Amino acid sequence: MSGAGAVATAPTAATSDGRKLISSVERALDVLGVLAAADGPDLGVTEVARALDLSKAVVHRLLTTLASRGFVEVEPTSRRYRLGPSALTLGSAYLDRIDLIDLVRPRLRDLSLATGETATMSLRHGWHRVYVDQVVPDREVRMEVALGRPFPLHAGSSSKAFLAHLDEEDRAAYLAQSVLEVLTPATKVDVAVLRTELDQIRRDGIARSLGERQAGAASIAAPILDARDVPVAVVSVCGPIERFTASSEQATRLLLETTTALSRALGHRGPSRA
Amino acid sequence: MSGAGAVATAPTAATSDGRKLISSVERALDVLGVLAAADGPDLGVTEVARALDLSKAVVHRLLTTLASRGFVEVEPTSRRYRLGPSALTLGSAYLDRIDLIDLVRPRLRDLSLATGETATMSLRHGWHRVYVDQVVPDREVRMEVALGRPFPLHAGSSSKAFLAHLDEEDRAAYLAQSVLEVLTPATKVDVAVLRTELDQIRRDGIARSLGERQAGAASIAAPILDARDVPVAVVSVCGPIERFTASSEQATRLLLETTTALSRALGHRGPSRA
DNA sequence: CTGCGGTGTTCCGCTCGCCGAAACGCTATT
DNA sequence: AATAGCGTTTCGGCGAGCGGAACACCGCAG
Repeated sequence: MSGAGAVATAPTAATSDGRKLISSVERALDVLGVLAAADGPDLGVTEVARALDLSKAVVHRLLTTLASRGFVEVEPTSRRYRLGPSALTLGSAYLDRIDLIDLVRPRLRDLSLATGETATMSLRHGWHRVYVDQVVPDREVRMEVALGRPFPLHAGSSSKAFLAHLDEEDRAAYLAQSVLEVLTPATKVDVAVLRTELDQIRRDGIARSLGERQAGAASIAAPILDARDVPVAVVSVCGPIERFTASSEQATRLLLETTTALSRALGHRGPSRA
Repeated sequence: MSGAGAVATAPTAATSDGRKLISSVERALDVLGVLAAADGPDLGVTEVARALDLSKAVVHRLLTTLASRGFVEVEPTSRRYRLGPSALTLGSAYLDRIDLIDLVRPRLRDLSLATGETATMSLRHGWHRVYVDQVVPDREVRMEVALGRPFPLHAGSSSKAFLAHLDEEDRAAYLAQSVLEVLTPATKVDVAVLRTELDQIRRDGIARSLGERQAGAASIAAPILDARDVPVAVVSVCGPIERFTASSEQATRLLLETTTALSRALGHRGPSRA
């Protein structure tokens, strides 16, 4: 498990509950998000306060409280704050509860072995996607993705596989975002272009990317669908872009066989809603 | 990364700040701790409320707030709550900031390869210890520890290695605890017995355990010390108890070579405070 | 040494966000 | 039907927490 990243702020269409949230807790969680997304290993009170537009007094109290439960640690000399061990406890407990991983990992192993490339599984969280598991091949030059880090839904094969299989309503809402982030020179942000590709992906059942999310990396991805055609997870095979075009055909077939079998295991029946 | 566990409640000697904490935030973090420590994958509002002795209304608001930031997820049909992807984000971000892992992992690989057993690294957090990395051998019967889960400091070789190398003051404070948890039939809880063993460990530089923390498992452990003799981390070799006694001598030598080299890399000079 | 701009921390009074009891709607179970 | 749970929502009163300001403490430059 590796890879930093911001805690997803969950701008899901259905997540604007108005006001029944506890603002102190919101702020505390935002502080954790800032610490997780920071470039450096630690931050000072003022830096956090500026990032969230809060007073130093508030941030200080929040950090003290977070420290009391081990979610952050203070360096006593520099008085700077970093994430604490409870962060790890939470992350590992989360992974423990994803039984999907137990179900899918053997298949990832097979895929990685057969293709000689990295096999991954991703979950969606609101308008973001995170890798939750991967199996890397036993060779020198290989790809290794960042588990737990949120990525947008429009760049890279795994992301597009999710986006393509969402309800049309959700997909439209996502694509209506003011700006679609550009991650690499190959990232596609033209909504019309994206739409036709997503239609294609839904027809083929497979999504492809050449360096859209990560320069120099290529990948193919296919979704695991449940009984209601909802994409529960996405499995991908990815590797260095130079050697990736060759193995495409065999890898595509294997990947599709894998994901359809897994979809069936989750109650999915047939290509369209039965 | 695997292993559930309670978020450490940090009963460190220096952590009784009286009252400048934000109670809502404390409660929210405790809710996360309960979810992380739960046996099942999810919990209902009432279960959490009972576990923390809070009103259902409070717990519901807390969970809603936690959900808004992706730290918990709601199953819409069952209305039960589980940890969310932000937990993973936090955990991976935490690991990213522990550069010790990058430093130590190659050595863990060497140790595991040479001994044919599992090699681990642990960090201390208050009165608890957590595994943060491990390398497992490529054989059928092997040991795999739970990363991120807090364990007490008096049972198991890694824990005792930490405890033995603490300041006498801290060690006395720990051993003065009202009850030392019994994890297995082999756990030692007699303070006098523990004290003499800890002295021995400090002399030898190595700690041993036969099933103290985990029945059927044996291990040896040695600390990585920084320039001020503070135990920064503990490295251990562990495996099934049946085959462990044999390889002890060679493994002990290797482990000590490894940890002294790593201690030197962190600025440690010589056996006693220079 | 003395000011200065920057930290992190603490103080304290006023305010409004939260707490808690109770009521509500719902699904199982009997 | 009736009961017993569940999760959710409401509402008023009150005390917890906000924030401006003051504080202590650096490292730096004049």
